[in-house]
Parts: sequence; structure tokens; C-alpha cells
Amino acid sequence: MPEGPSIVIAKEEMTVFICKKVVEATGNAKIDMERIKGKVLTDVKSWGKHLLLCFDEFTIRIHFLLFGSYLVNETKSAVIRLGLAFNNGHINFYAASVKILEGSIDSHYDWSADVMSDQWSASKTIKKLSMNKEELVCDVLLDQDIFSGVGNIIKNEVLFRVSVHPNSLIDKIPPKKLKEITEQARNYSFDFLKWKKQYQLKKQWLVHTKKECTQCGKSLNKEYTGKKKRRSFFCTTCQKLYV
DNA sequence: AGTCATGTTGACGA
DNA sequence: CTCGTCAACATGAC
Repeated sequence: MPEGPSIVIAKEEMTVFICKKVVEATGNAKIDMERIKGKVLTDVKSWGKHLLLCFDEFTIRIHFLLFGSYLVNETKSAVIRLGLAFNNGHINFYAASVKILEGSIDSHYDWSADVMSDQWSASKTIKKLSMNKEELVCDVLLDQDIFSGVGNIIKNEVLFRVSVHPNSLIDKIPPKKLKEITEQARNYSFDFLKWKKQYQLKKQWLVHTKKECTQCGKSLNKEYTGKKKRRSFFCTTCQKLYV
């Protein structure tokens, strides 16, 4: 479920409930269910991996972490974290992090950081990169304040696309290359969205979980890289290391 | 059947 | 105070 494009799909599935009143709010989430009951869902938004259910004076923030899931107009035999019933259907969330954000949603998020947002800004992203020169590119791509919505799959695929080694230091990557990384983080995210909708995301992976390089045929490296120690798949021949 | 993973937070100690 | 490390959460794919 987790990466940004998947949250966009979730958001799209839930727009049918906009302007509808919550008839019943249930589940074991540690939030005030009574406060939600009777309120009208005013909008459904997303910021990176956050799914945002907006009401007049507050927003329910859903984060699926690694194992979270949701069902629209369906139910499965699992503990419901949050269940919202409307007159035209219902949503169930499972194993997700649920939090209430007070007041205007704009006060909580920098929309220009979200790679899926129409307010996304390449120039602001590059500015943030210039403030993180001592970091490795594999860490920076996973930094949600810089590339909100990018997850480990997108990280690996983007680095392969632009031929950059995950252990490259931001300071040593040429500006033109940094721009390419930034633009591809967004481009790949939209490809991810398209492929996921066609149920052929995995089929499109060029490095993630792969054994051999799809470009040169040599065997790929699998390492847990950077401060974040997330697994990276890369080709030492095709992906240049900037240090 | 056991291992691992599209993720994040908070506790703890150095 | 800041940094790094680790546990915790919880589910499905292989």
C-alpha cells in the first residue's frame, strides 16, 4: 500500500464520499469517534504517503505504514482500526496509523514537497538538496520532507533510470544530474501510478528485487545502504558512484 | 514454515 | 542535546 502513487489511488476511490455525512464511526483507533459521527466529509487529499480525510475543523490522517490496508464497501476478517459508514457506502481501515490533525490542513503540509501534487516544485526540491550536501542520495530520496511520497521501490527505480549509484554523495553529484534525479522522482511516481492501475507494476521493475541488470546483464548488488539502511538494488557498471 | 518487506516512531544509551 | 541503534507495530508474499 505505502508509496505515494498508491495513496493517490486510495484517494480516488474515496472521493465518492465527499459531501456525505458520517453515519457511524467505529474501530480501535485511539481517536474520538463521537466527534467524527455526524460530520460531513468535505474533501479527500493526499500528501506523500498520508491519506487525508478532511472535515470542517479537523482532518483524519491515515498512514498505512508497511502493513496497513483499506477496503471500500467491503469487509474482511481483521480488526478494524477505523470504519466510516456513509449513506452510500463505507470505508474500513486496517492496521493503519490514524491521527487527528486540528484546523486547516494547509497549516500542516508543504504541498510543494509531494511528488504527486500539482503544487510540486522542482526548484524548491533542488534547494532542499543543496541544504543536504553531506547526505547520500539513497537517504535523501526517502526523506519525506524533500521527496514526499517516494518509497523504497521508487528510490531504486529512479536511481537506475538516471544511472546513479545509491551511495553517491549529494555534494558530488553534478547539478544537472541532481535536476534529473528530482524530475525522475516525479516522473517515475506517475509511471508507478499508471502501472499500478494496470496491475502490472512489478512487471515494470527494472532493478527492484532483480538479480541481473536489465541493461548490461551483469549481476546486481543488493545492499542495505545509507543511514536509513533500506535495501538498494543497483548495477555497479551502469550506475555511477559520485564520491 | 520461516523470512522478509512498498514505513515510521519513540525509547534508550553513548 | 544529539546521534545511532533498536524494538515495536502488524500482514501478506514467497
